Amino acid sequence: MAANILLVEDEPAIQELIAANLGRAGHHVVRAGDAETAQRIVRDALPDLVLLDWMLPGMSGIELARRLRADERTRGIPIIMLTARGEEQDKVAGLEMGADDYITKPFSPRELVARIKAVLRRRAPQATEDPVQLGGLSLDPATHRVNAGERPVVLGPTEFRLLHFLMTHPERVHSRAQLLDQVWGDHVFVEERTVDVHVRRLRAALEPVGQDGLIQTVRGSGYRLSALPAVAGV
Amino acid sequence: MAANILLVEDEPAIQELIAANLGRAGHHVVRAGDAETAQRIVRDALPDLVLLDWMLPGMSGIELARRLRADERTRGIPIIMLTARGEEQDKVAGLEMGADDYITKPFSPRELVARIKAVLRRRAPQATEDPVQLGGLSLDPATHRVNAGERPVVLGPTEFRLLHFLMTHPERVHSRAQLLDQVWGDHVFVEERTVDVHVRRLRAALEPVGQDGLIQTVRGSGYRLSALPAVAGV
DNA sequence: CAGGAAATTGACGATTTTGTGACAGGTCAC
DNA sequence: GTGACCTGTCACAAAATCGTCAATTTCCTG
Repeated sequence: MAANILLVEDEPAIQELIAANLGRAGHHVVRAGDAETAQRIVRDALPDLVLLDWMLPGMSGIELARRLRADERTRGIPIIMLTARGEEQDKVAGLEMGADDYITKPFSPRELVARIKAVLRRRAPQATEDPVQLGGLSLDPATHRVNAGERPVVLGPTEFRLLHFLMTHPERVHSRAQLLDQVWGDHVFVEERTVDVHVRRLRAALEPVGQDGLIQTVRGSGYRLSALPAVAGV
Repeated sequence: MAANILLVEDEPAIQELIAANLGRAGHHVVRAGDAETAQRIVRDALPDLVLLDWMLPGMSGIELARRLRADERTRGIPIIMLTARGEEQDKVAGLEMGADDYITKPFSPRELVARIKAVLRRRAPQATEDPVQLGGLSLDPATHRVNAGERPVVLGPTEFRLLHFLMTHPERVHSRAQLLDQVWGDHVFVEERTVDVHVRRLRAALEPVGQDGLIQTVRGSGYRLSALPAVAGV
C-alpha cells in the first residue's frame, strides 16, 4: 500500500529520519519545514496523508489542520499528528480538530508505519469525481454543479456533498451517524440533528425544480435517496 | 450517545477509575478481569465497544482480539486497546490485528471519552444486512423496503424488525417472550400482549397485498411465519 | 354444548421522532 | 470593515408510532 505522504516537521534530523523510514516502507514522501509551505503543497499535490508536527515555527500545526479541514478539497485527507510527550492538552484539541490519529514522540518506525497503514485502511473510499446522474438530477463534482434537467440547482457546500453522497449511494438507508461520517468526516463532532437540518435545506432546494420526494425519511433509521416513490400511492 | 462498553482490565484500581469516568459520560459499563470472562460476556451481551487492556493474566488481550475478529457475530465490535508505555511491540501487533484505536496509559478521561466517541461514530454499518426472500415477500434491510411482488408494503419500525426476524427464522414457533427478546431487546419491559398487537398490525399490512395467512398463530405457544398452509388436514 | 382460557380487534393517550423557523457565530470576498 | 453567505443548535410544532386496555371473538376441554 504505497502512498503519497506529506511530512511537516521543522527539525531536519527528525525529518530525515522519518522520511527515510517511510521511504523504506514504500511510501513516497514530500517534506515541508513549516505550515505555510505545507499548505501550499497540500493544495498543489493533494497527498494521501499528512504527517503533521504539532509544534512548528510560525503557523502552528493545529492551525494548519484547521485550515485543511475547512477547505472543501483537502477536507478528506487524513492527518496524523506528531506530539511531544506531555502535550496532552493538544492531543484532545487535535482529535477534536479533526486529526485522525496521533503519535507521541519518541516513536518507533514500525509503529509509525503501522499507524499510517491503519489510517489509510479505514479511510472511507473516496467518492469518484465522475458526474452522477439519477432520476431527473445530474451532479458534476468537477464543475460543482447540479442540474434538474435544464434548470440549475444552487446548493451550499455541505448540501452539495450530502447530495453527492446520496446520489452515489442511492436506495440504501443511511443513519444520521453514517451520514455524519461520510459527509462531514468521521472526525467532526456534530449533533446528529444537524443532518436533519441539512436534509431539509436540500429538500427545499430540490423542491422548486420538481425533485421533491427524492430524499425520503425512514423513520427510526435515517434517510434514503430513491427514484422510486416512498410508498405506492393509494 | 450512550453505549454499552465492556471494560477488560485486571487491575481493580484502574478498572474502577475508568468505569467511573465512562459512567459519568453516560455509558453503561460492564467489567471483566480476564480475557476468558470477557469473551463470554461479549458473546452474551454483544457490547457496542470493547476497551481492552493488552496485558492480562491468562489469555492475552491480543489473543482475545484475534478471537473476537474471527467470530462472525463479534467481528464488527470496535476494540480500543489500552497499553502501557513501552509495549510498542504490542501496539503494532494490535493495530494489525484489527484494533480500531489504542490509548497509551496514562491517559486523561477527556481523551478516553473523545476516542470512544470517535470510534463509535465511524463504526461500519452492520455486515449481515442481506436481503431476505420468502414466499411472495422480499425484505431488504439495506434499503429498508418490503415488497410483495411489485407492490410495496409499508411498515412501522417495530413491525419491520418483527417481520425481519420472522423471515430470518421461519417455520419455527416463537413464544411471545422470545419475540420480545429478539425484536424488542431483552432489556425492555413490555407486556406480552403487545406482541399480539404488533402481529395484528403486521397482518393488516400484509393482507392487502395478498400475503395473509403468512403469520400463523400457534395457540398456547406463540407465532410462526410459514409459507406452508397453517393446517394440513381439513 | 357450555365454560373458560387464549387471541383478535379497535380505540386512545403517551412517547418518540422528525420537520421547521429562527438565530448567533464564523468565513470570505470586496 | 462590512455585508452576503454558511453552519450548527435550539425550541417548538407536527406527525408517526407505541404500549395498554377492555371488549369481542375464537377455540379447546370436558
